Amino acid sequence: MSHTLGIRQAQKQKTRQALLDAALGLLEEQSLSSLGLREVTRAVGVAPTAFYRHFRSIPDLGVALVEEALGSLHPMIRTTVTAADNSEERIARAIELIAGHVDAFPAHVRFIARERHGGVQPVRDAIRDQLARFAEEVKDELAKDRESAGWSEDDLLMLAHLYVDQMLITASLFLEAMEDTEEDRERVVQVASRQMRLISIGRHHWLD
Amino acid sequence: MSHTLGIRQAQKQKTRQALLDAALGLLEEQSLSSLGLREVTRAVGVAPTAFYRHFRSIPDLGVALVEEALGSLHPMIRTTVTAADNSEERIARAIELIAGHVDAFPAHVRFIARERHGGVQPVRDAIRDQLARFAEEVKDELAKDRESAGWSEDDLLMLAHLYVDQMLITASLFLEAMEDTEEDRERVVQVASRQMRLISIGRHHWLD
DNA sequence: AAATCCAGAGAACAGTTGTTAACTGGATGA
DNA sequence: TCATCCAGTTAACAACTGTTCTCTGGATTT
Repeated sequence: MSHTLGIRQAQKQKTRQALLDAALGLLEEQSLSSLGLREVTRAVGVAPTAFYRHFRSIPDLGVALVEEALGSLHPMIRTTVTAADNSEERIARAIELIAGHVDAFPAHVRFIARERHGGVQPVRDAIRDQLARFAEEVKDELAKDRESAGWSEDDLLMLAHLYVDQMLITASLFLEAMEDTEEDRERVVQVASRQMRLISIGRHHWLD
Repeated sequence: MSHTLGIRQAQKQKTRQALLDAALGLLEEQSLSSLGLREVTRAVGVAPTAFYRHFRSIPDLGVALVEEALGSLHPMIRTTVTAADNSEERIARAIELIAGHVDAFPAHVRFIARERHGGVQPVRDAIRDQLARFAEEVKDELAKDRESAGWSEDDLLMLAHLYVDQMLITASLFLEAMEDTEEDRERVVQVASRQMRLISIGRHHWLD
């Protein structure tokens, strides 16, 4: 299926990726709405006008970043929620997975947390759509669980959203704690685990 | 205690407030990190240099906005969490109160949601501190409840943070739904109520 | 009444921004 | 091989930015 790109297409994609990478780097200390097109091209080492060969505008680049940050995460979500062991182990595994992802892609996580409510509407919309997809997928996985017997579709979706939001909160906490001591990071793990556990307990007694 | 201000001090405070109001208005369509000092003074109708009589910089103004948006909210939080009726009524009351606050101060709510993870560190810090204060206060109120018997201090605080984050998520949902139909807004109420209920159920069975 | 203060105005600065148009030169396809 | 394409360049534009220094005139204090 994958067609080998010509020299020209390959070089173009390389520049495009460099623009995305540079933007992501610059966004560690500012918001997308203050990111300048010249700033990005300067960081890459390319002429300002070259930007237009790849993106219509900065918001357009932002939407591409959303896709890069969240698009490839869907399979990961599904397998994480699925894992059918006892729920205590499952929680620990999920937290660990979040921590690992934050460590591996801190800039991506920061970007999503920052721009989810940021000043650029097309980007907010793109993030909202991706998170809604996550929630749908989590809902589908939850539905397979025998503990979901008797649950309405609406209630499954509200629980799924609760889980998704909680994942984001946890990821953001890990991000803030990245420069902290191992002790502080362990506290984050503890708090996040207990919050997840409390939600799971609520889920278990929902139909009482 | 309150000393009547002289004409000069009064006029100065008026200009300062006008700067804060104008900034808050401009921030509905962008982030603080892209807000310009000249942009703000232009909106107020004063010379750019007048800005420096009130704030050292834009981040400084942002910190003042955090105080304005959250500083006066502490008593409200306490009384809301306190209300000692049955928990179903309490949840409905809390949701209603959040909805009312979002309707009354949408720009403040948007600002907090946007800048909590925004690109300006001093502002992020100020918001984090205020939310941590909220969590402490919620913890204190929860501790008074007989349902909290046997709870550790740490667990009370983690539950308080869960509640505070949930309030913010709910507020943000109401904000997004402001332009929507009454039906959509009602759906937000339903989902938020159920999420709060699920957390309360988890709380109730925490010590099992 | 006179001296002091100080919020705001005005002008000027060096740098920055997004966008346009016309170009170059190597990859591409006939 | 030769004509076409197109990613990236160069130059120029009007508009904008934060910050400095100097000045003004009404409120405040003595």
